[in-house]
Amino acid sequence: MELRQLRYFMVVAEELHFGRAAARLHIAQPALSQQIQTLERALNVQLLQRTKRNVTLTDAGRLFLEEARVTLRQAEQTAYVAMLAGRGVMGRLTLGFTGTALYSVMPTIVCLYRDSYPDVDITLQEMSTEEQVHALQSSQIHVGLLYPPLRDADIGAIPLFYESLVVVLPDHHPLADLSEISLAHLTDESFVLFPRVEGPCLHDRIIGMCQQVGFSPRIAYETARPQIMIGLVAAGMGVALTFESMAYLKRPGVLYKPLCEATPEWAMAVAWRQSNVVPVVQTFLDVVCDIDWEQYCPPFRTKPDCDI
Amino acid sequence: MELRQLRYFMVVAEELHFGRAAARLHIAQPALSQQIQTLERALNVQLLQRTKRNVTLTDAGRLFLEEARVTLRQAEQTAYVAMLAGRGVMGRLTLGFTGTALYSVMPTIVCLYRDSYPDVDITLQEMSTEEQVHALQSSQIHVGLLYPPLRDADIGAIPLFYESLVVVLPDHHPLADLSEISLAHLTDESFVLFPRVEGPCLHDRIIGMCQQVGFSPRIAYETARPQIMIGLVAAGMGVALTFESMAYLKRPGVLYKPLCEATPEWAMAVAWRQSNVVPVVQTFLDVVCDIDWEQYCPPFRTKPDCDI
DNA sequence: GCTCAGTAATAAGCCTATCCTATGAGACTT
DNA sequence: AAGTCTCATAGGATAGGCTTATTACTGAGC
Repeated sequence: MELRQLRYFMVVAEELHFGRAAARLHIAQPALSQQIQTLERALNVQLLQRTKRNVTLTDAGRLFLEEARVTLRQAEQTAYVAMLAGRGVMGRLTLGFTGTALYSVMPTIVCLYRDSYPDVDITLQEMSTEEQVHALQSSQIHVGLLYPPLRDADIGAIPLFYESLVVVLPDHHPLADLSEISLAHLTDESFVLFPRVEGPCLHDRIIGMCQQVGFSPRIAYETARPQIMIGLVAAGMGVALTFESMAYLKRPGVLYKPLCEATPEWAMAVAWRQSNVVPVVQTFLDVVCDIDWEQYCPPFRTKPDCDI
Repeated sequence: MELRQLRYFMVVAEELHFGRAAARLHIAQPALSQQIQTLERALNVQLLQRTKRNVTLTDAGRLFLEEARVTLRQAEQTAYVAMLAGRGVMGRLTLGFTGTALYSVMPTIVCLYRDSYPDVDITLQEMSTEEQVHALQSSQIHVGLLYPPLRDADIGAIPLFYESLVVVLPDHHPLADLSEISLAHLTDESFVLFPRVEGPCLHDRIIGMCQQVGFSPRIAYETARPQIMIGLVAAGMGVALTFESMAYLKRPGVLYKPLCEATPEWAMAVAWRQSNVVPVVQTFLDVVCDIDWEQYCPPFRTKPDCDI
């Protein structure tokens, strides 16, 4: 049994006339007769009652017709789903994002994407930049929201906006009253920082800045999870340096202070594996690139800007 | 898109290996590669990601696979339904029956048939014998339960059991106390009888019997519906002659009395159109012929029997 | 580093299934 | 009785599907 035969049968059942049915199918009448006969032989059931004068459905034919209609509709659906998925309009997208992205671009991006492609299921996974790079390489995620630079040439990245570093203090800290803080104030503090492997470049810049003002930071704790960082600060384990996006997480017991010094302007980017641009990735990138960040609070700066 | 391609794709998706899949399908590997390519081209979607070393499903392929499975299952169902219908195990059976059959064999037959073929829907329709003959000829019913003889050679009939005539009296009738009634008692009665056209043969036999005992019955009302007959008797419109099966309808206000005279022994039969023995008809006749009437009360007599 | 095994795609030829045209056969109409 | 309508059959052309042989590339092992 083949779909062609079902399609043919359906038309014959509608027309109850081989000639007209054949015309509708753009084939000759004998070809149609043959196909129906083949179908009947394959099923070992008589579907049509032919007299020399007219054609009627048998009881079996009537039941078969109903089922055949369902089958053909389902087959259409099958093709349709493939088409949608092939165009990235349907399917599943797995998105990695840093803890800071959760407080900046991630919600906006996900909302807009879901608006445009409601039939794509999105799986969200918080991961550090380093973890995202691995997950991209092993196709565990389709796209990531992370902090370049990336050392893998196969991973493409488009910067979304730039942000500065802020100092995170417990609210009973002696410096809590200052509106901005100089690195020099932090000489004797314990630091909570992300591990160097998570971003050697930025890590080295930070250490370098400290040494410029004359001290080597004492790192009491390392974590790639900004939420944990904030928690450790709240618990009095030290002060932290993190991206300003985190300031949107208003946790009682901690304060965010800008630095007096010009700090590194670091970009958050959307990243993907260039050798794996499946349709959902393409549509996702389309949506992300289309976003006009100006219109979204908070002030995402699309260009580096040194006077925070 | 054809079912073959879905079948092939399903196996490839399971094996993720063209060679093994081809072996399972008993075709050569290139043929399989071709079919999958044709499918992908037809859908304009990449379903499989091939490297030179291995094969994986794309996102579109995964979704397509799920839908394809449903489609193939539905196609199987389609073929299965046709098979069942072709064997008379499924479908619809339309059964005509006389008002008297409702009180004799019809319920038994219908119950047993439904037990054997639960997937056949049964449509029941009370009709007189004459109506059933027309309905059989025009294929409005598949089979009928009626009283032969039939004048149409295309209609086959198998007698089921024989029954006598009984007299139906209103309960306040002067003859109500007799245990059996002679036709001679009814000389001056008004009669409720079935119309001659409904069974000329039996009708003539009844009139003949009356004339033998010396009167010509005065027919006050004619109806082919036994229930109406009984109703008219209850209303005092006259006395009726009907088949003894009707005695199972215990209507207040009427009494059934056997006749002293030997009455015609008349058969109830199952009838069908011989040029239209579709599968459900065959299975129905099989069931009816298999019934052992002895074991069912009331005492259906399978042979004529003249001492009522 | 080279060879070999493994795997999918491609090429070329064959064969069957599908389609076509022409024709036949039975039924209803005029 | 001839004509028309309709489905089935016959025979030939064609396309699609299958086969074998081969190619192209990858990864593993020596």
